[in-house]
Amino acid sequence: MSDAARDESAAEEALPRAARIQDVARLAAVSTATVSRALAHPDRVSPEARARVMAAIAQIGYVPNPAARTLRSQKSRMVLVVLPNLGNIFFSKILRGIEETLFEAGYGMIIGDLDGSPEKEARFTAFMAGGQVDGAILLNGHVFSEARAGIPLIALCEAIPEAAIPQIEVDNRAAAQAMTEYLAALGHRRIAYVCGPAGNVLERERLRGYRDGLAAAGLAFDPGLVFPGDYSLEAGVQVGEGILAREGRPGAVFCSNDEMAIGLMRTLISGGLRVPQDISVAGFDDIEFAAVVEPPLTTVHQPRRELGQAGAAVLLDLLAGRKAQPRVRLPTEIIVRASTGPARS
Amino acid sequence: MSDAARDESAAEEALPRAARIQDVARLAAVSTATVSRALAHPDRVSPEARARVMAAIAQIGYVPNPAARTLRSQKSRMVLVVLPNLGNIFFSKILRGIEETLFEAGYGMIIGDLDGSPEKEARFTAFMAGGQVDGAILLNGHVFSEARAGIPLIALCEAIPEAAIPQIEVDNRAAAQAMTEYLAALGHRRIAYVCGPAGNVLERERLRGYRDGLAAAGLAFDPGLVFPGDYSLEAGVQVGEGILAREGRPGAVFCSNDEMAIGLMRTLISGGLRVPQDISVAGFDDIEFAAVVEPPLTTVHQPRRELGQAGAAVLLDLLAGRKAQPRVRLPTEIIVRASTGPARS
DNA sequence: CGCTCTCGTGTAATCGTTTACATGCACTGT
DNA sequence: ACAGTGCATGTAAACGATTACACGAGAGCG
Repeated sequence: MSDAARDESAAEEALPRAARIQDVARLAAVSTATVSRALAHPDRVSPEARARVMAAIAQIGYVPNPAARTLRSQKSRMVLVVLPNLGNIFFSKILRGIEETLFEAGYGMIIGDLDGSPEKEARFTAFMAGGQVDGAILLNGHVFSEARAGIPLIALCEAIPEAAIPQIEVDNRAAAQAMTEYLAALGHRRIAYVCGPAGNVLERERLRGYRDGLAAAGLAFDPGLVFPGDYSLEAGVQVGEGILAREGRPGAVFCSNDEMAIGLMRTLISGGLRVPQDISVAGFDDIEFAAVVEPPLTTVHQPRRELGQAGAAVLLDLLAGRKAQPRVRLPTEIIVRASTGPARS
Repeated sequence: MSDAARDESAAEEALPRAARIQDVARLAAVSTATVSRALAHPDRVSPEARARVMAAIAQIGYVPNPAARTLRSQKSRMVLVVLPNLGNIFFSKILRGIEETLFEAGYGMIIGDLDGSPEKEARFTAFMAGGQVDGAILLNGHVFSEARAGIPLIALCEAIPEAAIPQIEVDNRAAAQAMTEYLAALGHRRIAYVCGPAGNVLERERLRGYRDGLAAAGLAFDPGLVFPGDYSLEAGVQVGEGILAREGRPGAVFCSNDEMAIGLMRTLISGGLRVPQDISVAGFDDIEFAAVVEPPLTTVHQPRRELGQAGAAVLLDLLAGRKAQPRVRLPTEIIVRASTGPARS
């Protein structure tokens, strides 16, 4: 074997050098303009020329260079999805909904995991400002760095009230109210609430809904029954320990997400309480595991995949220059499972 | 208010037109080459010039155009991550590990959710061939479309034995063997196994490990104790129903992932069996919820975030032209919780 | 027959960077 | 004093597509 044959990762046909539009044009005996048009506007090219171009493309395996295309047309056909924590399973189904809708429209998806880092914010802002993406979907509840990047943005799941961008979400307030009323209808008078992180918009809505629900059921709001949390399993565990330790425990606990509800339930059960006989527990989100913990968790179902699809659809409207709905609200549903039951008389 | 002032989305300073390197150069009174160098090779530019360039950049808010940069340098600083199902929570932590490692190295992440669609395969292949990404991480267990796209690839979590690309994973075989031996050590003689999808590489390894474990414990392999599954909760439920219905049930069941183990446990418990008193159940992966189901699940812990980090690190080696390890194996750990216990004498 | 219109095509400018090469200047060593 | 060296900088040629504009050939029409 000669030296020449050996280098360039053996047995490859000597540096194939990706085909360019020029190569296609030459092979099809047309100009590069015609090749470009055959791909972008097939109807503006004669059938014969189109056929020759397609054949040439297939023959040499031509793939258009996206960078060149983006540079010239100022459209990247990419969307940035910013989220606070990629490790949080709540987002996975939403991402899937986004991805499938974007894909159908010919868009790709870049993921930005914010992770609380300002450095990351800066880079994602640059993605937007630099034309790396044509639009962005924000799942993180705030517009960072005054990201008036000049590209369409939408807020998904967490509304951003101060930003004039489309909002896609469920009606958190109404859903929380409905769950609170449901617990009241079971006969519970002392309904506790476990919060998400303070200051969170979504959380404000849910807390408000909880208060609305109490009011609608003719119950007084008792600040002593509101526990701070942060959406983590551990927070649920801590609240559970608090409840076990105190006098006069609530008859029902409504947690503003499922993870906390699950952590709470486990702690209460370990502490000797029976759920729902001694205490009812409800969650919010309806993550996959809500159905398989013991007892299965009563919760508010959010249509996560559909939320993702709807968000992507609105962004696509914006990108296509169509008028987009400023606010989309998807319906929730209370899923009654076994973690809630009637109050003891 | 005049018409002219009203159009172009009110109150914006009349079409700011993103700043180009040319504008920076003019403002800093240097050439574009110097601006470019000030950013890419700060040490090759005099401190004074660098300071002027940086000031100019800050003043006009210049952000380099990634498309132009990619076109010229043939490097996109983007990596494609291909996975079989974005909705599967198993991947979220891995993605996070990948993202953070890539980010630190200045790379962005494009996600491709394969979803069993050949159309999607084709597009992702184009991403690679077109130079949209510099490298790819495959989580899907096969190299599609002869994706010898000419860019570095690595296989993460699911080895691709027929491809000569680096593999990063845990030692599935050894881990499955260890779990099987652990169950045998508890005194179980009839240890069942619930498979993943047939043909899956990862699954082949785990099944082999199960057989190794039986052999090491001096137990005979009984094909009647191997149940087909597909990694879904429902598959676990079905196997559970099968076990409840049959004569002579196994003393322990080892499921090749946690979801199936959880579905199985719930079904067995609903059917009146006690776990682990009547039957032990073990899983694989250690997803978040393994710890919070009732009883908490004994399982094989995979360091998912670290797997993501390691995979990204190997790919970065390749991208930097460094020699990469052809195979990285991260350690697993058997996490003993409450779903397994001694065999009844 | 000549005019206009439409259609398909080609020519070439352009998008915003990076970087090979050239230039000029200030040292250094003989 | 001069060649040699190295550094900071500028000039201009790529990178690979899209697309405005121009052009020629028919078609349609009075």
